[in-house]
Formats: sequence, C-alpha cells, structure tokens
Amino acid sequence: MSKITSDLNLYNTADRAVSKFIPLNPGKVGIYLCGATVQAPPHIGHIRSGVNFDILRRWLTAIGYDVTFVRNVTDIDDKILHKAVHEEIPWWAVAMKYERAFSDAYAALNVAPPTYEPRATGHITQMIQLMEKLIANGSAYAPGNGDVYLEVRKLKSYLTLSNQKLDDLLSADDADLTYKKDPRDFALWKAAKPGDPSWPTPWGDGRPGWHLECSAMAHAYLGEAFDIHGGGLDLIFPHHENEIAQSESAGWDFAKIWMHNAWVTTSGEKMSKSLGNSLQVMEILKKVRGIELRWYLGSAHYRSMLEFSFEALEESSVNFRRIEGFLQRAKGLLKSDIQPSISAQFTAAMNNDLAVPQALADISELVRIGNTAITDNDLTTLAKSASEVRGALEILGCDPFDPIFADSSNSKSEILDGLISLALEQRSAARERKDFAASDAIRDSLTALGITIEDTPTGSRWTVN
RNA sequence: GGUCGGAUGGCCGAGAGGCGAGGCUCAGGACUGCAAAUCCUGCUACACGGGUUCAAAUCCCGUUCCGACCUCCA
Repeated sequence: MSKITSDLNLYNTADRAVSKFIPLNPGKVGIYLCGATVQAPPHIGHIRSGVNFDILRRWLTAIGYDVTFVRNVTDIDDKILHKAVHEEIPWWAVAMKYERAFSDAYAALNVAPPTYEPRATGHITQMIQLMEKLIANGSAYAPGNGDVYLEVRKLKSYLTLSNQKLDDLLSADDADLTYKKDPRDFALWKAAKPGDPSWPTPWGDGRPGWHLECSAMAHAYLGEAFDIHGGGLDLIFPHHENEIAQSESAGWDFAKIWMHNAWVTTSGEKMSKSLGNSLQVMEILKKVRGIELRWYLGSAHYRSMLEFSFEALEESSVNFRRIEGFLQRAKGLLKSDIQPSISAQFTAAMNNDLAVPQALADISELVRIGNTAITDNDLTTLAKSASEVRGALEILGCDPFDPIFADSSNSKSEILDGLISLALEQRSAARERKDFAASDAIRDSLTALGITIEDTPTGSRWTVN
C-alpha cells in the first residue's frame, strides 16, 4: 500500500466548514455518491457532478488511499413510470435506455466507472430489512394502506444538515393525514397502484420511496459508517436529510462528511429539464471534444455555480489546447513518454478542498516555464515541467495521452501523416530556394484543409484543427 | 415565512485583512522571409452606504439586486 502523502482538507456541509480529512479506517475511504434517476438523457449539470466527484476520487487515490466509490442508479420512480406510459414501452426499458445514456456520457468525459454501481430495484431485500428494523424499533409505521412512513418528530437530529426547523417548513398542499401521523412524515415505501410495478412486502405490495434506496445501498456496500456522501446541492433537503433520518433511526452512524456540488446555471438560473436538448452532453460533444468539455466542467470550484455559455466553453477549450500543444511539443523534443508527477503547488491546491482553479493557475505557470525551456533548449527544465503538467492533468481526468481520448483512426492518421510530410518536404525545398510564393501556396492549401503549420528550429509541425 | 448561497476588470473565473491568481479577448513588442506557435509588456477590478482597523474585495452593521431548497431534482 502506498503511503498517504499529504494532509487533505475538505468542506463538510454538515458543519459548513473546511476541516482536516481523517478516514474512519486508516488508508481507506468509502464514498457514496447519489447518481442519476435514469428518466432522461444526461445534461451537463448531471455530468458536472460526475466530473467533480471523479476528481475527488482520483486525488484520494493519488495520495495513497484505497477508495471504494459507490454511485447508485435510481431505476424506479414516478417520472420513469410516466415516461414508460408515454413512450409505450416497459418501465425497465426506459430505465435501461437512460442508464446507458448516462454510462456513455460518463465514458465520453473520462469519468471512471464506480467500484460498485447498484441499482435500486436490485436491493429491495435490503430495503425491506431496513424497514423491518425501523418498524420494530418504533421509528417507522405501516398504517395499513400499503405505505410505510418514517415518523420524523421522534428524531432530535432531523434537519440538522440543512439547519432547518420542522415547524418552519412550508406544509405540503397535498398532505393527507388519513394515514400519516404528521404531514412531514415521509414515505419509505409506496403502496402499489394498478398497473405499476411492485414487490411484495409484509405490509403489502409496493415500490420503494426515493430515499430508502440510498440508505439501504450505502449500508450494503459501505457498512454502518463511511467517510463521504456526495451529491448535488439540491439533494440536501429532503433527500439527504431523509437518508440521515432513516439511517440514524436504524442505529447507523452513516456518513461522516457531506459534500455537495453546485449547479451549472444558464442565465443565472439552475438548469431546468424543460430547456430542451441543447445542453445534453451528447449534443455539446458535437461541438467540442470530451476532454475539452471535461476541462471546462472541472475548471470552476465544485462548490461554485458555473454559468454556462458556449463562449465560455470555447475560451476554456482554447486554454486547454495551449496546454495540450505544450505537452505534444515536449513529447516530441524529449523523444520519450512524459512521466506524470505531482508538483508541490498542485498538491497544496488540491488539499485545500479541491481548489482546482488554484491548481489551474499553477499549471499555466508550469506551461509558461516549459515553453520558455523549449526556446532555451533546456531539456531538464522541460522534462520537469512537462511531467508536472501531465501529472496534474491526469488527476483532473484530462491527460491528452490517455488512450481514452486517443483518436481511434490510427491507421488513417499514419497515411495522413505520410501525405502531409510529403507536402511539407516540398514546402521546405521551396523555402530553401527562397521561393516563398510556392511555399506559402502549399501552406495556404493545407490551412484550407484545416491543417495548421508551425515552423520550429527543428522542422515544421502540423496539427489538425 | 424558514434555511442556504451569490454580486470581482471587455469576458470567464480564484482569493477571503497587507505583495493586483490564472485564463480568454484586445493592443504593442521580440522571434519569423511572412505566418503560426511561443515569450515579453499593457488593459489596475471587487454591488451600494456606513463602521472596525495602521491597513478592508476580504471582518461588522444596514441596503439593493440575483439565485437555490422547503417533500420530482446533479
């Protein structure tokens, strides 16, 4: 096992402060991230959460922790059932279709698959066991209509994560007190409605409420207590409060640190699902590469709102291409693969609650130093800076040499390389005999094809735009 | 009504008492046959009004505006 090499500090929503991370078990970290409800294709807000927590996971791994990363799939809920009716296909076909869409989007952005990716419907047994426990110890009740509720007034710690008081909550308009003891009591389990999928329980046939699955699955894969529970800001209440209520009622310590990512916004507002298709991940990937979209989504601090615009995405891509170009040049000059390493500044930034923007400033400085080293033909300095740039990019999931981002058309690019080299030889010959009209004509032709030429002291380089 | 967050230069985006993060754009320069790439220089900002302090973008009080959550939510 590698040594833990640094002191990590993380923000905990539960106490609204950054503090030193101390794992429950030395050398190990358990993380549970609330994943997608698979009822529509992912938009960039969904995937930002995936990217942010992927960076956390990579950093924890880099500094020596053995990370168990669980991200669930909610494959049963009201919207999935509605969509099934609307699309006239079974509910499970809807869930699988969009689960695949999410998996594809994660893969396109180099978000590593979780250690475990449990589906809610695969854990009904664990949910029933949890409900039995909660009913047996008086925390929950089954009033006979097929629903099972958690009695929130019995819990002293309820709403401590969101710092609210039970009586201050707006009461739900549709609160039905026929069966509920209190309007704020929430459903662990919902009685079956005609035509809906259902599973048998001691209290009648039905399906899981939204909150129960995460408590049951986090417990199944990470135990009664684990280090980090993550999700979007909007999950704090009610979802995470209710998870805490269920789990603590069962006598579990549950999550020690709560981390929440902020939204991608448009026009200052939270992205809404009614915006249409334009901000779906796969639509945006028609305009920029996955590595560039990831660079953009990862570049703001995870707790800051990221105001999306195509202009900002483009300028972020320009910034990334400068770094990428540097690494490509460095690789050519060093005549070997660049070995990733982690700079002290990058470590300091990441340990400060994953201060990626601070890390980006360090990367820019390293690129500048490296580019200057290229001009000075200082290969020692170049090797060091290139190595540190690559190491940082690897943690951010944006290593241009990562095979996941490699161009799949390798055999084609060999042919292309040969053809362009041929043209460049002609151009060099023309330049040597000072026939600049001819050499510029070749360059202009290549430019028109989307190929950019750079003349360097050691010859001409080309890149496809 | 309760709870939480935000307002920083042309744009994006950090910071959280004292040297103007960084990027993008733009302008000028170096290099180049000309370009491209790269490097250098410049563009001196923190919503408003008070206060604390030797010193405030940062802390305190007040104000305005924007956003989020309050049982669908990344």
